[in-house]
Amino acid sequence: MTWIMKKTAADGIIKAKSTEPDPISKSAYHHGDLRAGLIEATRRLVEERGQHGFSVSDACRLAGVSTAAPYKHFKDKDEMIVATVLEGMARHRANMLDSIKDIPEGSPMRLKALGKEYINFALNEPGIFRLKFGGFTDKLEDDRLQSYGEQTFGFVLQEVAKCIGETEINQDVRDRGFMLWSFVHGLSFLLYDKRLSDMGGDFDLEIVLADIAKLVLARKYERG
Amino acid sequence: MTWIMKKTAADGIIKAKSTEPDPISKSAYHHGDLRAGLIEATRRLVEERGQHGFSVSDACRLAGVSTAAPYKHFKDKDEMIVATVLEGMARHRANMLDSIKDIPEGSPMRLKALGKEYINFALNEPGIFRLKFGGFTDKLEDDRLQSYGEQTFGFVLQEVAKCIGETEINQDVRDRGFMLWSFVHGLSFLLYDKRLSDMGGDFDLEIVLADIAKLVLARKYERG
DNA sequence: TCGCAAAGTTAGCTTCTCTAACATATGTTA
DNA sequence: TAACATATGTTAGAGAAGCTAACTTTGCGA
Repeated sequence: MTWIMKKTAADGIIKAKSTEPDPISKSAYHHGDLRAGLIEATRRLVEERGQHGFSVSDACRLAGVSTAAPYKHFKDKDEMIVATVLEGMARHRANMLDSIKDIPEGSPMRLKALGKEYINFALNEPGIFRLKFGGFTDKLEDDRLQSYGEQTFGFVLQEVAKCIGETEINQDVRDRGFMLWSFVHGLSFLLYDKRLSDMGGDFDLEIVLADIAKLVLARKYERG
Repeated sequence: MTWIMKKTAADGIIKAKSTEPDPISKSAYHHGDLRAGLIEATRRLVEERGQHGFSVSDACRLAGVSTAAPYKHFKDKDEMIVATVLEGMARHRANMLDSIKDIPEGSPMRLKALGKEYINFALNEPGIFRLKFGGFTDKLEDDRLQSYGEQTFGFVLQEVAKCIGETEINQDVRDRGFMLWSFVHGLSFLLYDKRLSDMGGDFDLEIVLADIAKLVLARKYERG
């Protein structure tokens, strides 16, 4: 199995933003940065027990505060989860940007690397990934979450345009981008399920990703 | 927008399996088929409010019974949800089989029709679809749910083999099938999100599906 | 027809979310 | 530096949910 590439370092998130000196003298009463602490606790719980196994109370126990404390930082449970998803998405995007920084512009290798990192996040942090795409956010209509998908898509479209030598984001670019994203998105879900119950032999992600990119980018897209 | 093809008729599920005569004389005390009634109530609530908005109490109110009644039919809330998902998956599979019954064997149109119906279900019953693939079932390890994906995949593989003229399910068939499924699966999620927040122009599902099928089936799959 | 099993009910325990009222630390300003 | 305002904790408790125990009603088979 070659498709688990890197253990995303999701540590060092708490560590409070102590720009002030103040090393250990945090009072016992005040947490320091409870908001970040609760987000980290939420993230851990969602990964360990799934979205349905998570409770605010558990997060409080993990963070070592009373069950009323979160409501000084979040309106309600939903907002706490949204904040956790946003934090994860920020890391997701950072990982993706980082993955292509050494690859020359216009190379299809950039698209392949982006896809790999997209899948990588989904496999390493399935809880957060599924919170974002599993329907939870549908009813909330949080603008920040809504716009995330669009931004990421726009980013992919730019890469697609460069790869096929288009100067603008036209319909052809959009269609190809959407096809690529669909494929990578589907792979993200199915590979995780595959890990749970193996449903068919070996599967080399590197090859398949390169293959699909070539297919979708190379072929002139005839309509009808 | 052409990608909403048919309103899946998810009605007529309650109607009790009254194989006995007994038309209206159901006592007020006994429900008749509370198990089916609760599954239908759960389905409605999940679609209307999402997986997180669902509660056993609400389902009881919808079905018109006390909050303790479900526990005569289901071990707990999880089992109630699993039963609802299984019922949905049964309809999902029936729809897919129905969609190809008039298409000759070996035709790529069969794969296209299967993909269309797969996406169709995801768009018409997003709540159930996301319950199945949104991570909820991961921790439960319900054999029936686990095997569903494998069975569906096996079914697709047979169609793929026929289309490319293979007599057995070899690695090449598996790879192509997995690519097709990934793509359709990803489309299912993204098209639903797209409906919520349109992120780019028009998109003709018919054409794209046929296109992808042709691409994946036609090309000889070179490794490396 | 009797009695048992199936399938309901009410009552109540525990846990969860969230609010109200109160307590304590921080840091700004006179 | 004292004092006040604000941020960020606390405890107590209301209301709802999940689930169990004990009881009641109904259908069915010996």
